Amino acid sequence: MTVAEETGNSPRTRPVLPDVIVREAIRLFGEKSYPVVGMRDLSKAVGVQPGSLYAHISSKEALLMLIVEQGITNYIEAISAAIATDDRADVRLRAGIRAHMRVLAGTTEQTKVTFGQWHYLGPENRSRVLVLRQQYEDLFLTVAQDGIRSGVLRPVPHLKATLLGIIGGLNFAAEWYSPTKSDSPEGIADAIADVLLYGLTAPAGNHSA
Amino acid sequence: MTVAEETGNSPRTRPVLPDVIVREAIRLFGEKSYPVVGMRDLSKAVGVQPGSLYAHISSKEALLMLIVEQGITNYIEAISAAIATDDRADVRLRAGIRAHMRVLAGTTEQTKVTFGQWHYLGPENRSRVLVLRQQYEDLFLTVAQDGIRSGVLRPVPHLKATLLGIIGGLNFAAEWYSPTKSDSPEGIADAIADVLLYGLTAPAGNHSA
DNA sequence: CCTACCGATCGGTAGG
DNA sequence: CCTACCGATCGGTAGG
Repeated sequence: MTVAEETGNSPRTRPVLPDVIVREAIRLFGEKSYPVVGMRDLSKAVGVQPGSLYAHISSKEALLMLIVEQGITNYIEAISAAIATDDRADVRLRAGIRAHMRVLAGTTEQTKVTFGQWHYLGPENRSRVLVLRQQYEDLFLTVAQDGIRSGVLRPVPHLKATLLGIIGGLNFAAEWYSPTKSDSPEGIADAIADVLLYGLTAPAGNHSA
Repeated sequence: MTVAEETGNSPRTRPVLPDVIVREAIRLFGEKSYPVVGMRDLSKAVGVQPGSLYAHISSKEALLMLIVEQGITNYIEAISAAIATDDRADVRLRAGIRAHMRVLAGTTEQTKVTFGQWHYLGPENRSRVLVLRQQYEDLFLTVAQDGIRSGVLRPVPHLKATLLGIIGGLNFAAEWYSPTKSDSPEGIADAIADVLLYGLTAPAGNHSA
């Protein structure tokens, strides 16, 4: 019994939001973006008349908000859990990156919407999302600062900018990641983590140029 | 004398596209995104009536195409020039990243539109942009491959994915870079290049944990 | 560059 | 969940 069903006999309760509406909205928003997807497109995908959608959602924006809020929460929960260990900071950073790529691989379309379309929200919803967004960024910032404090990572100038670059690079994977390829999320995550931790430079002394 | 003025007496020539239209379009698309900016918003910003815009542009999409095409060409030209040296690949990679951040700092709004809104173009324009986009990505790919071949850079698994991550990280700077801060584009570029080349790990032997 | 306007489509609602 | 419809706004055009 779901939460919504439990409260089914209280007055004016909106029925359970059918999965198919959220699923099709994620797919359409992810493919074509929020402003160009009309409620008529969504209703066709769901298989009901346009007006019928409003028995389940209060507005188009509320639907976007649901997707974005849940999308970023997925990341916060998975990364929080992955980095909450007693391991060294470099190990925790890698674990965070792995968790990130795992969520991304499992929710690629929702990730595009979450990180690329939150600015279509109105001021109130947008500011609520920015709080979550800050929590998400701080997860990586905290690990990096731990690593610098403990001496495992070197102090980098422009740490914030560097971390935003890393986060941008990770999220951009939503635009090109394809689960059909043999590249596992963990494999890609480890490749990225290796570059971040050890750099692209070859060990000294074996240049041919 | 501009190109358009030279051909001013040939039949059916469209007049010079006024700078103010392109400038305001970049600003509005960058701030609020292409689909939610109406031609009436643009006409208000320019200071003419909505219909008057069509004396200068053929369609809203043509205006977006102009911005995107010119935007990505800015990057291709600057990065091409920066990496066309006889230096070692790691030096050329850094030079490319510096050039990238320099263009980004000078055209932040246009960069947002260029890399974030090209998918609002129709199929024909979109495929032309994807060709340019590929050229742009290949600039970094070529330098990295040179570096690996010459032994300056180590062979990394998922090289393409890694480079796309780097590019994503660089472009994401358009969302947070603020020229008012004292961080120069070169300073940020060097910080990012240092992490990429040398990694975040501290030199061995000085952990406190 | 303006006035005046076109058909199409938008998010959303009333009433069943 | 449906039918029928609302006012508002969209990109773009005709004719000057």
